[in-house]
Amino acid sequence: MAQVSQSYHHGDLRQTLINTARSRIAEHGVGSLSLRKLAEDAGVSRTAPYHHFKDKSALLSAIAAEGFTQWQQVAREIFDNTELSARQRFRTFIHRYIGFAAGNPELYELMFGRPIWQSNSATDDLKSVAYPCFQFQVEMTRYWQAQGLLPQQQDPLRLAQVTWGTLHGIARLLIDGIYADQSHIDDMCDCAADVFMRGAPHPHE
Amino acid sequence: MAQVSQSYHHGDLRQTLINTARSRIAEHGVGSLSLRKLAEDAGVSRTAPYHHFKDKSALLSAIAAEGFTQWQQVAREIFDNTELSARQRFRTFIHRYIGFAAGNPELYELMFGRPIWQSNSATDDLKSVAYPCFQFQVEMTRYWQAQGLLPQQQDPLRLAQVTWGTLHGIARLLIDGIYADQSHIDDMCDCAADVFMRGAPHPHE
DNA sequence: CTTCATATCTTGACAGTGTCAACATACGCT
DNA sequence: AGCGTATGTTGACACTGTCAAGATATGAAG
Repeated sequence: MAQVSQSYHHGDLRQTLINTARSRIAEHGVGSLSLRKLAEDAGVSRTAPYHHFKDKSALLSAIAAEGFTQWQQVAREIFDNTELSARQRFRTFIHRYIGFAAGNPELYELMFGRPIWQSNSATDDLKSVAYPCFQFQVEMTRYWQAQGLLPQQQDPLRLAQVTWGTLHGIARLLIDGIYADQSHIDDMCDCAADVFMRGAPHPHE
Repeated sequence: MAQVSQSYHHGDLRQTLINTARSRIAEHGVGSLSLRKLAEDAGVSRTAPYHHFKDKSALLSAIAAEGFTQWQQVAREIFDNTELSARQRFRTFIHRYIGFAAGNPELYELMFGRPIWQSNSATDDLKSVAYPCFQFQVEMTRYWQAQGLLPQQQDPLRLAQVTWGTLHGIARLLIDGIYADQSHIDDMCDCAADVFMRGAPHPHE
């Protein structure tokens, strides 16, 4: 199926668009992304992308979806790593979450930004990968509650919203460059972990 | 100083632009704001706004600045209300913060969105009103620590980043319509308050 | 191999955007 | 009265997303 670059049909335009868009976004931000330049970079005409994506928004959704699956893999990996104690995994999770956001700020902004989610403009593809990601957060919270790390009398859904909200908020404050800078990351994560696990028994970590 | 609408000079174009922009944003979102339509609505030509704002971004900054002063007044009012116990004020603060965000989602998005803050594009006007707002958060945190509501061994700055991060994150999850909806607001706020004040003594609230 | 539906890509066009340069008008001070 | 300056205007440019109509290649059916 490999195509020579000169052929009329590109061969794998869809993924090419996603990839170059993704690196463009990572470098110059989502705001500077134009379908026309993207098409030009791929050596294809302005309107070619419309045969693979209904919208500009649909392309962005596809990229965001990749981001969610990527993060989900990391999360699963941490949570399933039985070599670490629950306590260590919780702490690791926080650091990795913020690390992911800080390491891919533009992607993170895209994944959780208003444009994609507002007024039900999210693609079904995106939803089908993002929602399980949200549910996993609840699942983990429930586990950590059962382990006595998080308050057990709280409703798991609410608590998940609060804990994830905290990570999300810290990530955004960092990414948007307001109120916190990169050198504080680890301290902030530890502080958050301490606050949430306050009152939980310390085996020996 | 009042001008008849037919006169060549508008009279108070700057504030008019801010006001109509603000209501347009509140209704249709920041994404749908165009300087040209704005000028037309104000009965003025396309480029007139450029005599009052260097940029579109400068106009947005001005609006965001108004949002910060507005919120700052609310925050001060809550914090200074000595009729309530420290504990009650903390709880109230959380509810009002999320309430402010949920009540003015587009404005909130603008105030804390990437476009305004990234790459030092924030106006000095904006910074001069936003930064004190951030500092106030630290001031309050320090107070609540001293009152024994928040963990005292944590560094106030870090803790402020975490607590504010939590509010910010919950607000954004709500606003972006992902993972949480409006009917959960009060429960989420209470859950957050409980988690943060876990272990603090209950006088009788 | 021919035929033909379909997927893919192209050119042309339109309305809309932010923003600059050059010019016009009116306000306010000397 | 005169003049600098603040303000407002028209024209123009480069750019954007997106649609419609036409061109070309691909893959399956006959």
